Amino acid sequence: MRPSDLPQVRSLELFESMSDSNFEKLMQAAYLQTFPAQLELITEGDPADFLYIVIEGCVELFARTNGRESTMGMVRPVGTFILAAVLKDAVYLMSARTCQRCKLLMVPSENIRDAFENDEEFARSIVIELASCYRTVVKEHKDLKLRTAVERLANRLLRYNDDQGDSGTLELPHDKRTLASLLGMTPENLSRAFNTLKPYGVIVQGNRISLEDIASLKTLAKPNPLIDDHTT
Amino acid sequence: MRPSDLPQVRSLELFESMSDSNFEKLMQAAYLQTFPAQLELITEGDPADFLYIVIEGCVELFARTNGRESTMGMVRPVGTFILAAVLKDAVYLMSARTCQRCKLLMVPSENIRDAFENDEEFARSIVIELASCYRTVVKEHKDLKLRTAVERLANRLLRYNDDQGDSGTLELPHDKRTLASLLGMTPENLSRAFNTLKPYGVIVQGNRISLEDIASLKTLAKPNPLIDDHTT
DNA sequence: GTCTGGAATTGATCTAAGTCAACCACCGGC
DNA sequence: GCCGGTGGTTGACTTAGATCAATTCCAGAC
Repeated sequence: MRPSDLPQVRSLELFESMSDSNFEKLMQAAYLQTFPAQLELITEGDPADFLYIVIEGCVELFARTNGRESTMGMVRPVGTFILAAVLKDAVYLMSARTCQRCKLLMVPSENIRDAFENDEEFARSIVIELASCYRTVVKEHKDLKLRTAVERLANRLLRYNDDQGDSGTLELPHDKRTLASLLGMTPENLSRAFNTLKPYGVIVQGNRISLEDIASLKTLAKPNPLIDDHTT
Repeated sequence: MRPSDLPQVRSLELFESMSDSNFEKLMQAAYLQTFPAQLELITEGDPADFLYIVIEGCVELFARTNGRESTMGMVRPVGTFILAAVLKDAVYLMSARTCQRCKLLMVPSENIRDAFENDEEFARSIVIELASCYRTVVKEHKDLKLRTAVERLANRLLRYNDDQGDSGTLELPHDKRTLASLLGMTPENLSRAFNTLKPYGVIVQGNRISLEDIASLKTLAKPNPLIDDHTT
């Protein structure tokens, strides 16, 4: 892999406090590869051979059953995916495909598990990362079980707005069909949900959204840090 | 705590490969307490002071927001809950209440984190346990996003049947209102879902269910190990 | 045994969301 | 410029599931 990419990977919380020699060993075993858009990287049910780290681009995690399909999450730089399967030496529960041309670092599962045994700091980081992933899914599960589609959208917009500097305008990070699936609804229904939010000051222009009346949007959304705050 | 309870806790996968001295230290810091039914043990948003281990009885994990409430999971002996919050030293994401009179072991968070630092085997067990919890929620999330209410019920019945020895008859482990909430539906709708399953050989008598035609039930349920198999 | 209160069921109705189909608008290729 | 395709929107309709209200069914208290 190119040396210029290393610092970025090193700065990942997961590797930050790892010893230099162990990090180097791990990276020597890793592959850096570029993939075209719309390529299915892994398929649920396959054994977990690699831990993936997104260096550039964007990866969609999705699940299929019985003909239906749903987006489970989006991973952007610098994020990892499928850590749990790697640690358990189990099969993937989700499939992944590239949304754009992507640069990905692939670390063989075995080396991750080795490093876990031999590097106490790395072990600690892994636990924190795993616990964070767990809490993220629990939040998503609560979101889906306790809220209507319109509420989920409203809270998502508030979150994107926060993430993007709380300026009152935001850009949707994925196209609307993906957002719809992520929120557990159809594209048509997402479109209608945006209309429902118009009286609450939500102006849509393509993938640029402005929130003209955040206060009233919040009375509808009733954001809850135990669902919407993805930093804790 | 009573010495007679110790072996049971020790046999938990989480503690199994821990060193004797570390296990003893951990148990000395722990409290064994009995709680009456319907007691709210923890409330989401509170700081995670203890890791809980169910020794006897049954605990319901649930979440609330904006007046609504949903059952997120049930924990039976010998299971733990809220491991992720303890490890991250964060607030609980879920509330918990006893369903029956319960005997619970409470281990202070701090001691768990200490043990994690000092016992490599324990650290490994924690990662496996956490990864398992993570995968369980992902499966539940897929279940909810990709299936209808009737399908969720059908698959749940097949799973209970498997868990209980694949005899073709099974007992619902919780009352129907709880099952309904767990499956993400109302009690009324659960009742109707049972009726929908009658033509597929599902006979309901109180909380005893018999599956008279598992083959046809399976054609409807289309069970998927990547959702329904909770052993991997 | 009878009474009583919670759980479960049933029926009627309503609502959120999915489906199907038509249409629009934008972009890239030619 | 025009064409064709993709993503998004809109409208009409259907459906799954929620809600509300009325019973029914127990299990436990007495």
